Amino acid sequence: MFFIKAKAMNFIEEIIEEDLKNGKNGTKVHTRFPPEPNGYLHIGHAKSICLNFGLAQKYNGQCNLRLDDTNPTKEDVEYVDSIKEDIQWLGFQWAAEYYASDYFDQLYQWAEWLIQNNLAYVDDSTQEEISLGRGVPTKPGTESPYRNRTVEVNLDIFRRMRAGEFAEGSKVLRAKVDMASPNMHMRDPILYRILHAEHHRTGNKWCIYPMYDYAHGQSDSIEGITHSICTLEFEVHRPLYDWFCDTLKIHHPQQIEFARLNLNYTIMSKRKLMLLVQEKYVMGWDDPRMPTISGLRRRGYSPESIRNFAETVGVAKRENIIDVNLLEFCAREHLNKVAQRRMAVLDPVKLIIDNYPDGQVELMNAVNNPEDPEGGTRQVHFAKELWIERADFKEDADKKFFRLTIGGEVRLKYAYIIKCTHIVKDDAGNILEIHATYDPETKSGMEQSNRKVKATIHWLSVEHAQQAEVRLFDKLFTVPEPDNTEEGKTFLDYINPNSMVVIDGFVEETMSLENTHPYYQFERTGYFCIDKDSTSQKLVFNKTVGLKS
RNA sequence: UGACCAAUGGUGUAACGGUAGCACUACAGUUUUUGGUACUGUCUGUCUAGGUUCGAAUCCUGGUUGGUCAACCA
Repeated sequence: MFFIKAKAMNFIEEIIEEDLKNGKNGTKVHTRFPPEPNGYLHIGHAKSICLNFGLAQKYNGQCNLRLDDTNPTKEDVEYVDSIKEDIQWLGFQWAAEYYASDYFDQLYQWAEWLIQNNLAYVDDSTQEEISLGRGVPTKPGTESPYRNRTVEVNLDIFRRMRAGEFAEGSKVLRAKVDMASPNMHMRDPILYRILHAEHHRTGNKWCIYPMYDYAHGQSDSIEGITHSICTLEFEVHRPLYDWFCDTLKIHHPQQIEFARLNLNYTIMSKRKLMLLVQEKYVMGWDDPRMPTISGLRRRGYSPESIRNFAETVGVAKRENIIDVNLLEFCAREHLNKVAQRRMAVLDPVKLIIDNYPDGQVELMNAVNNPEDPEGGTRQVHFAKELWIERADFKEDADKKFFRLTIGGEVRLKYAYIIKCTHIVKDDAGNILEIHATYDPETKSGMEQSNRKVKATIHWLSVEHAQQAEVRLFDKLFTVPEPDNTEEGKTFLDYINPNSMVVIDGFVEETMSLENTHPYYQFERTGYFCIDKDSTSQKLVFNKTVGLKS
């Protein structure tokens, strides 16, 4: 008999369990993930996705995907497609796929109802006048001169707005709430604005489009959402969310706010990420340096590791900046279990085993994954001339260095124990060749091979190794908080010029486009994956994350 | 000079009036044919001042600090 300590609940789970206990929504838990299709999803969205879909799973409920497409000037189907792909890649499936635009008719009916009940009016004020009239947070606003138009006039003008009689920006529909409210969002919020823009789903049916506050809560309501989870900045919108549900007397989901994810050494603003793409600071939304889900995917992160990350960071209401180390830890933790081991030499120097017979070639057995007993083995060619990492040899080694040095021994993994005899340099002092002798009795598997050797290094046969492009990534920004800029600078001033280093290295010859695995570990180096830029002529690898050192 | 929200090691997150725990980071050590993994250990924390209470990270009040709000964005 043993006890498992229950994992602590986050505050949203506590709310849900309390609601379940009180039968607030029966036994139902229904969430939604409501992105605006105006950019690609990032790791912050991943947290929200895991939260919303995870909650639905945990409580046997459902989670909808709802694309919040109320602003046709910013939204595009490209983004819709990428959002759906990213969510599914993360491992989640929505119960239903909806669009805020599905509700435009219903929203319009409610708007007319509000007008008829003297709770909404058409305002002809200019944008500036409206802004001025709203006042400032510390001072109440003033009522619009158009606030007391009759129901009949309002209805007539609103219908003509819909019919397309008026120019963009000339009129808006506002709710009649409270111009003196300490909450700016309650000072007669705008419900509809005129936008003569084609919508990616409704085409030219509409020229008036609802604002977020008017559309979001009602969309939740229509879908029967029980818990509407959003980020902290919407906290001040909640009274308005509640006002619409109460005023319209419709199902009233509970809005709950949590702190969005922030990661150090990167940015999370969609607008800024878009800028990086448009100004070509990166190769695209899916550049492996981007914090986007597609970027992380291309970088070689597994969905498991991202889900685990989202679970590990927790859910709370306090502002936070997560150390990117935690993300990398989650990547290693999962990749260690699943990645196929391969030998790759990224900074090669030639090792010649002088007493190894010319022309002899042996096939050495190498295990594919020591963490996976079922992982099997493969064979790697061994010969007299090998590539090893330049960093694995040191001419004047201190006590801390226990790899190859003149007169020293080292094990070639899966092969022999060798002893370095001498090196050959060019005139500039660069090492050209490292010479060694091997002990034939120490081949892996032989009794002598069990001898204690200080270090084991990886290698590749010069004759058999295949050249490959390897892209080494580092942080995109040089400072922990690129958004927290000093006077006169922008986040662009902190871009790391060395965030991508492209090198040519050698990998095992059996690796090919036809024979791939999603995750590799280059022994002793790090985790890598094959990039989409690979051709049958040349493989391209992305470094996901290095091994801990 | 408003309203709302928050405050626990370096970073996150628990403790629901009764032993401040967990993860990451950092640093040590054991094991190891990856300087990986695994395992063990160490360092470091309740913003502040009062109050309530036998007892406060937790409840109350003031302060401080941080965040959000003044798009016809979401």
